[in-house]
Amino acid sequence: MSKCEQCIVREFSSLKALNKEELLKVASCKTSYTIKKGEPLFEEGETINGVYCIKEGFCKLSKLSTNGKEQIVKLVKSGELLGQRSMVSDEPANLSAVALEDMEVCFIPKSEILGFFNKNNQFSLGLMKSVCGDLKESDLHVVSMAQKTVKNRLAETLLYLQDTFGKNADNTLKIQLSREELAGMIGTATESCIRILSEFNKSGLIEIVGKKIAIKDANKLKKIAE
Amino acid sequence: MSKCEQCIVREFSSLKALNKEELLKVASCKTSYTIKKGEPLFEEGETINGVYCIKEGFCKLSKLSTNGKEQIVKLVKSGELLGQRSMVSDEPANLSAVALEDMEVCFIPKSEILGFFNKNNQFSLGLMKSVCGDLKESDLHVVSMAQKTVKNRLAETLLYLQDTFGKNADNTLKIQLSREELAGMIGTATESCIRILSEFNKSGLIEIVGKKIAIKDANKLKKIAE
DNA sequence: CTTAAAATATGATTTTTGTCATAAAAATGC
DNA sequence: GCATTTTTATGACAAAAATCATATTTTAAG
Repeated sequence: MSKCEQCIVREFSSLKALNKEELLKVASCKTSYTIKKGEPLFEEGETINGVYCIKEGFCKLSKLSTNGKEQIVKLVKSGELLGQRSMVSDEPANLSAVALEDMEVCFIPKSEILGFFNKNNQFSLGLMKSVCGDLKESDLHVVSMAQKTVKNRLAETLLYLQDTFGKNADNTLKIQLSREELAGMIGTATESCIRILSEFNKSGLIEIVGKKIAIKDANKLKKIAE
Repeated sequence: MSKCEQCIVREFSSLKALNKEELLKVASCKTSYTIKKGEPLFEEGETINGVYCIKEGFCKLSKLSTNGKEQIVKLVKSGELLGQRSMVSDEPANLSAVALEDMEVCFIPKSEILGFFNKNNQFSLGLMKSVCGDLKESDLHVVSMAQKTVKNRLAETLLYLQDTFGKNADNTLKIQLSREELAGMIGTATESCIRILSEFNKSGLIEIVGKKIAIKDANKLKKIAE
């Protein structure tokens, strides 16, 4: 049983509002997991009964559409919490969470979180702010999907990936998605995604190094993203 | 100054968790407005500093996209609260709210709501659940926008309008949107929306009576919506 | 009531995007 | 290391949707 006090999740999530005593309670009831790349934390429709703290790694939150394609709704990285919405709504998960690289996570049972929610106002406000932030993002996402072209959205997504997950020493994006996953983020066919990537590559906006992508001209990409 | 105890908003929103004493406090600090059809309650970017209770009427929540088109993100009807997200996030409004018919609303200042949030657990949990419900809806909306065709989405939206706002005695939809607004909901060009409506009309799925629309074959529409 | 403006409707055309086919490259298993 | 599978890539074509033009209907204004 490791301590929660120094954990990255405590630093970035609503758990930052917990005091030492509360953190000790969390530490004593949490369970830690290692999730291998490609494995699910949970699947759409599953009852979760708690939240996951992402200590290490990223994962995708996605939903299988009626047409059989996987739509990636959000990416989540270390420091964040997962499953807050399902827990509060008292509903099965709306989305599946699958690791994009090996992950270390902790699970905190619902009863514990709801206890903090009722007793610690700073915590409940923080949790609320987090969900509100997600809602704003999601509403913007709707507008982007509805009003922008695939090219706009791909440019936007590449910039988002660099801003959010950073780049390696060779300038390539740190987060590595397959073309299919990238297409699943922007909501298009894999072939269309690949085609526009080649186009961006040819016109010098990005550089494709094997499966890795490096952004060469962020300003022009920004203009394309509008 | 009217009482809040019998108000429809109290019945359907998170305000239901307030006790008589708290309701009296609300009644004493609220301000009531009448908003004419077409007028804004607030605009994107405006600071709101409280929540609006919709006593009567509906409004649209929309955002101007970078391409100049208006995307309608959500419709809100009587009994609901508005502006919760901005208030909690302490940010200007992300969306504009414009009345689709004459409305009666009350405004409750932020300080009051946050007071209840801190003192009444049932209220804070209710508010939280409401935002979580919005988030789930918004995530589903993203998937729909990304993966469904315009025809799918129009069918889906017509059914949603009937389910949510009901129908008149002549079976036409109670809520009346212009073709442009309907197009703004499904995220398409007005002409495309009109064209598919005609198509649905010709194949007997709906009936167009002037600007009013009546759903004739909900089952087939459901299949088209997938 | 008449005219102007706005909303609805439809056709023609172009652009965007998806689908199917196939090839090349990379990853995986033995 | 070689065969097989998966992923990436590209071309050809089809389908979906946007745009532009224009007509008709409805609404609003005087």
